[in-house]
Amino acid sequence: MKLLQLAEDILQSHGLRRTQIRLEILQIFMKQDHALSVNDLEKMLQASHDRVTLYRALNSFEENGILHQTPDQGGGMRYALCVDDCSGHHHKDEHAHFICDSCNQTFCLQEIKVPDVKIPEDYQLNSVSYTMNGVCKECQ
Amino acid sequence: MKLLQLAEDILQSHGLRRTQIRLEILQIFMKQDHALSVNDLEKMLQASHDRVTLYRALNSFEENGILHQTPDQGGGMRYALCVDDCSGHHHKDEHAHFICDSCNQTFCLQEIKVPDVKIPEDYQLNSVSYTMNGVCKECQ
DNA sequence: AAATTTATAGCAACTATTTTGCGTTATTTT
DNA sequence: AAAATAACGCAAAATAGTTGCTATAAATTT
Repeated sequence: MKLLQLAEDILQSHGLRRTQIRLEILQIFMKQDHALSVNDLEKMLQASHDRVTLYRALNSFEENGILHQTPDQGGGMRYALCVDDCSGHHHKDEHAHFICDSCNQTFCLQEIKVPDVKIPEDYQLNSVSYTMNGVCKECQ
Repeated sequence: MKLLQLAEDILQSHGLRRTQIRLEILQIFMKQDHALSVNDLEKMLQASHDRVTLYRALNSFEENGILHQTPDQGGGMRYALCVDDCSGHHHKDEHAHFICDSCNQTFCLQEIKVPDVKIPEDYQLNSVSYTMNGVCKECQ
């Protein structure tokens, strides 16, 4: 199946316009098995676009439940496609992330669900994130 | 027991100099049950010090296994005292963190250990982090 | 198909965060 | 007390992300 077609479908189903950069961004994410930083993306994009446009596209995708964010160890953010459709800011990406200390990539471990823990009564829980650090297969 | 005495001991045992700001920083952390951002710290410090000094002190503490860092949801960093002595960058703070979406504070839930999950064979695991978001008791 | 509407791109400028270089000051060592 | 050196503090720069505004290009309507 064609990535372009999929990208177009995603945009349309969320009422977002079919622009060049957005199609490109989505296709890049679809080819990726790990989360990307804004810098990664900037390098991977064909034409050079304004950083602002990139930020706005990512935020829009995040708000529409297309991408989810996950903080990396350096105080930055990484983005990756949501598996199922997440609605707005209520993301269901409750899978673990793995950050390689060597290549610094963030991998989404879809098959690993975030385990539950008992939290104190007086805390109200909204979401959880589980991040592992180590060395990925490529970097061994 | 005196916090000042404890702070002095920490510095001395790591071969760090006993300076005013470092003693202050350590004492602040000892009185806290949650992780602090650089901004939090800056507000809490008695005299106003250069941000650079603060950053350097924190980095030094981190490298010496006195403090550990944990990323917050906004792409920033929070610092908290290590429970046991961690050696250099090999931190053992494998407890969960709770970030309040309302007051934005990060709490160290020392009593909640990070649960183990099975990771794929080909990944080499070094550390794990478990972060929860929600509303803390004060903000309910 | 042309006109209208509206979301998005792109530029400039700004804020916030963190780092680096370097001369000065203060702590520790001799 | 003098020497050695770790840490401070200022200036400046690198990095990250945001906001306001205008221009442009999709989508919608006529």
